[in-house]
Amino acid sequence: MQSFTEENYLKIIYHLSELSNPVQTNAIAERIQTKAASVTDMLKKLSEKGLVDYVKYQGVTLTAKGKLTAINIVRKHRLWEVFLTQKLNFKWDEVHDVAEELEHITSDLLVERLDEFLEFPKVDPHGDPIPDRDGNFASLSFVKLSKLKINEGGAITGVSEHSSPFLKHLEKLGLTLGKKIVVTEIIDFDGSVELKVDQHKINISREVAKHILISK
Amino acid sequence: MQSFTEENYLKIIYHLSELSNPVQTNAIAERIQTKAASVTDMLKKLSEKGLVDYVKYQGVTLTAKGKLTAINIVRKHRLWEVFLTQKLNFKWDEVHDVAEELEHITSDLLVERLDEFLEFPKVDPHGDPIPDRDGNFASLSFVKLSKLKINEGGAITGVSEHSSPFLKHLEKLGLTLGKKIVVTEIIDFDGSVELKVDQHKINISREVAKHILISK
DNA sequence: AATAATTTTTAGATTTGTCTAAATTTAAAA
DNA sequence: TTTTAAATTTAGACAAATCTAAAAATTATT
Repeated sequence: MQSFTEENYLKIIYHLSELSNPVQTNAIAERIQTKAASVTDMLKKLSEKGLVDYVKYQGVTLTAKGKLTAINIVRKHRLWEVFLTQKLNFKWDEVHDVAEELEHITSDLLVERLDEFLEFPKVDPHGDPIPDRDGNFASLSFVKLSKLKINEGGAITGVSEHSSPFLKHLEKLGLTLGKKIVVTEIIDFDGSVELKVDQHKINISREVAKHILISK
Repeated sequence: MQSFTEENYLKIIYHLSELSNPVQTNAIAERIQTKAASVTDMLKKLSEKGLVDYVKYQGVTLTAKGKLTAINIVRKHRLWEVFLTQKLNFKWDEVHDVAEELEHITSDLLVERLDEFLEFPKVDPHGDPIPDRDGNFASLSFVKLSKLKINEGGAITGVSEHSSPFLKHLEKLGLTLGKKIVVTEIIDFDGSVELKVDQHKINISREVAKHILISK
């Protein structure tokens, strides 16, 4: 059994290792809002528990056991996000903080029943895949909107940025999950993208385009 | 903002003060699975925060502020219990431990939306009243089954014991919330009670009868 | 390759909630 | 009312998770 805090470390390490492996102390410290010294202490502890492989000054990797734990937390987080949006009418920019608490509730029965109640969703409200009980993800293929060429298009299937300001911005532009878009122009000057949604054209910055995921 | 632990103390003090006021240190220690010395420490802390009135050696009472906090936790606990039974098919003896964790999730929006989703339930799966947002309880009138005389009866509206073995026992006997019963005999020898439920007669011990609440 | 800059770790202190053992207060019994 | 028993509190220690400041290791730069 892990503590609330240990679970958070594992989850952060899991997410960060998708960007770079092994994960560095400072990267964790930044994400978890703490100091590097505290991270070092915790890494030693997690290492002793066999949840991570940690080499001084070199960084940290999840062991199989640690990865399974982390994925289980991600599973719970995403299931709760689905619950909040689909059943309690939360907006997609309101779910993160609450799910951050709910993900630590420890009851296998609860998770399985919730999954069933939600009819076994495959993705969360941001399009992120929900791992099954054994930790397997449905593999989703997508490209960043910023990689599309003129006249290419597809459906919005996810976002790679979960902050409330970003999501509210997309909402206002009508760029929600499932919406179909086509790129109509790419502005040389700033790389911003013009696209067609719902029969009308809008313009989004390159920065925004980078965080929208499209499947064809 | 209170910690998980502080919230638990307030909740326990709230429940115990329905039995005796002020609440004694040892009573709290027993319920919270800790030592009297630890309780003393926490009472001092809660007192400094203005959540309880604490007099050395005399016991403790909730302040208005403390009571409001406690009732809010009770509200959340009971709403989650309703959710678990009505939406996720938990049995009434399975909900307590999970609700014990869920009650500490801090989101007012979540609580209000959950309340709405459940269509503003007035009682939890054990018949305990659910306070509204302002801490007001619907007043329910009931008598212990053990106080009924022969030929008196009514509907089961609650239980005053929430342990899993007790609830499973009632389940097996068909004594669930809402069931109508009539007392047909009271055995002099051991005070056990014979009653009619669903057209057939069963016998329950006095101890069990004491914990079943009836409204006429 | 030597020096500078960055990253990471160690050492020692702090906070929260807990504990044991001893001391104190209150309540009960003789 | 004195003695005994029970309940409660104090004192000092401990574990978890964090922090600051200083030391050590790594990486980058000249």
